[in-house]
Amino acid sequence: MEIGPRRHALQLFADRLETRSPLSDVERDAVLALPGHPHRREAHRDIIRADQDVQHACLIAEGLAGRFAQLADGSRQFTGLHIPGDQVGLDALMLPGPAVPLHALTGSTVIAIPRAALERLAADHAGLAAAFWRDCMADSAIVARWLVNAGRKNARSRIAHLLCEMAMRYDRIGRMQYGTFTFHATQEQIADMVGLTSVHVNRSIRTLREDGLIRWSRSDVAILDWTALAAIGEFDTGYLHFGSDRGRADRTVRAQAS
Amino acid sequence: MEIGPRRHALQLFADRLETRSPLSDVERDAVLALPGHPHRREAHRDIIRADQDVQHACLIAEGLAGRFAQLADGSRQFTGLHIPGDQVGLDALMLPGPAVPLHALTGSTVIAIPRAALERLAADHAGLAAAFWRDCMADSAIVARWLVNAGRKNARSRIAHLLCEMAMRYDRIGRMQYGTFTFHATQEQIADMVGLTSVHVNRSIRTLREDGLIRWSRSDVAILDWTALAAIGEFDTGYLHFGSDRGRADRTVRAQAS
DNA sequence: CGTGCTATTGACTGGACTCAAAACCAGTGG
DNA sequence: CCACTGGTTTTGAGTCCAGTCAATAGCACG
Repeated sequence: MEIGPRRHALQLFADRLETRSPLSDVERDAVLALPGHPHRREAHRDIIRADQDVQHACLIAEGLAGRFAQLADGSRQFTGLHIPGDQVGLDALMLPGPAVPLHALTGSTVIAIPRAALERLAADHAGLAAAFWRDCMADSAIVARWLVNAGRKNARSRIAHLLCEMAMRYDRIGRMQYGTFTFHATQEQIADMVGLTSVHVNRSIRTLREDGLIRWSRSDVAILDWTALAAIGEFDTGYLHFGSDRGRADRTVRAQAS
Repeated sequence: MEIGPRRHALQLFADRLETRSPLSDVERDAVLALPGHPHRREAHRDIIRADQDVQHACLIAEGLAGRFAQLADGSRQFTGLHIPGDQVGLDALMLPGPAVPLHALTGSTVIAIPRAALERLAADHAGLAAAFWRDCMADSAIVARWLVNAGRKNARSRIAHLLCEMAMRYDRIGRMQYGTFTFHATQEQIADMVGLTSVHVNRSIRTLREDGLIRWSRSDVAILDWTALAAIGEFDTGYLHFGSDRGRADRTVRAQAS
């Protein structure tokens, strides 16, 4: 049976919450009943601009979006990536203020969910308030890790870490198969994630490829040697706060090895 | 009348919460009644180690502490600084797991507050749950800004931004006078905040001093030209989510100018 | 007046950036 | 079917900001 993008995205969101916060049936149903209209954004378009006054969160239904900051010289730094099931803007429930701009790295569908509806959910269900809070903290833990990468690691390591992280996150939503996941990001965009230039990103990826750690054709990233890649990136799954990450990672590795 | 360090720190914490979240009298009293024992840590000692199993948050009563990550090669990156009144570890209420290590940059007094007591407060008072959540998000906004700094700014700009941020934060707790605040951090530690080496931090600070933007003797930092320093650091107070930052910043500038 | 830490400075190196050209690739339309 | 187009990737050559190594100076403390 066909279900709409809103329903589908809300299920992904509920799943995401439940990986870290157990929800009662009532709470889960309340999440699934959230209102919201789907919007389509083409690649390389902003979903939320800095000057905008947004009164809604953006639930990613499809595609890849990134929060970012823009500097005076035009350079850009992504401060977070969001894949299907991610709710962007829960933080604004607690910190209304200037919106954090959001960019569609590839063609994306987002569901605009009124902030008021989320606030009501948090007010009515203590379990959901906790789940939202926890979700925010999980995102926050990722930002902290990105800071460590940008501040103290070299190019190869930063990219290795990014790939490990995204592999785990795509795996969690069932989008990793046989050690491969689809990552629709240009090298220019990747540069803005890890704090490098696209040229240097290109060279660094090449070395990873030449060392037999990854394969990367078109938008498909295959992780050929998870252990080595994780070692180079000093990737430790703990900060993602998935349940039994180790199990998943192992499965991933075995899948591609077989 | 003399009051203990616990009481004093709890008042600072309550003040901090109230700058962003209005609290009822009951809620404020509940915060002030939190249990906890003071601990003293000398400079350059870890308050929380990575392998440690902590069941408490650390309320900074006095001094300067920093959360950090350590890499395989021994290099370190601070992911947050904490000054008196900051409650370190509220995030762990929602994300129990491996502790984030905490370092005493200078001699510090922290109050160890049992996590269970904080959990009870959040469970019993929806207003406090929101205040804690909001407090977490405020910290998180700072981390995101640090990421932008480390990822996309040059040395001078990173340091200028850090100084602006800390000036605002010290001002909020009443520790900025006549454009001067005390910042007990070595250049080595500053390097680990902004993702540089201590040598380069030294050189960059020198240029700021030579340009007449700051004075820095011992641990006392004087901001001589706030506008210029903020411009170099591309510092925009919004992310700190203080009430009327602009007013404070202006006061600061006027104070030092007179 | 040592001792140890921190700040400062110099000389040199190197990883990442810049500029620029070429190759690749997916559409698109003639 | 193929030339054309615009975006992206790849590669090369040269530069520069920040890192490294190392020595000196300054300062607090005993």
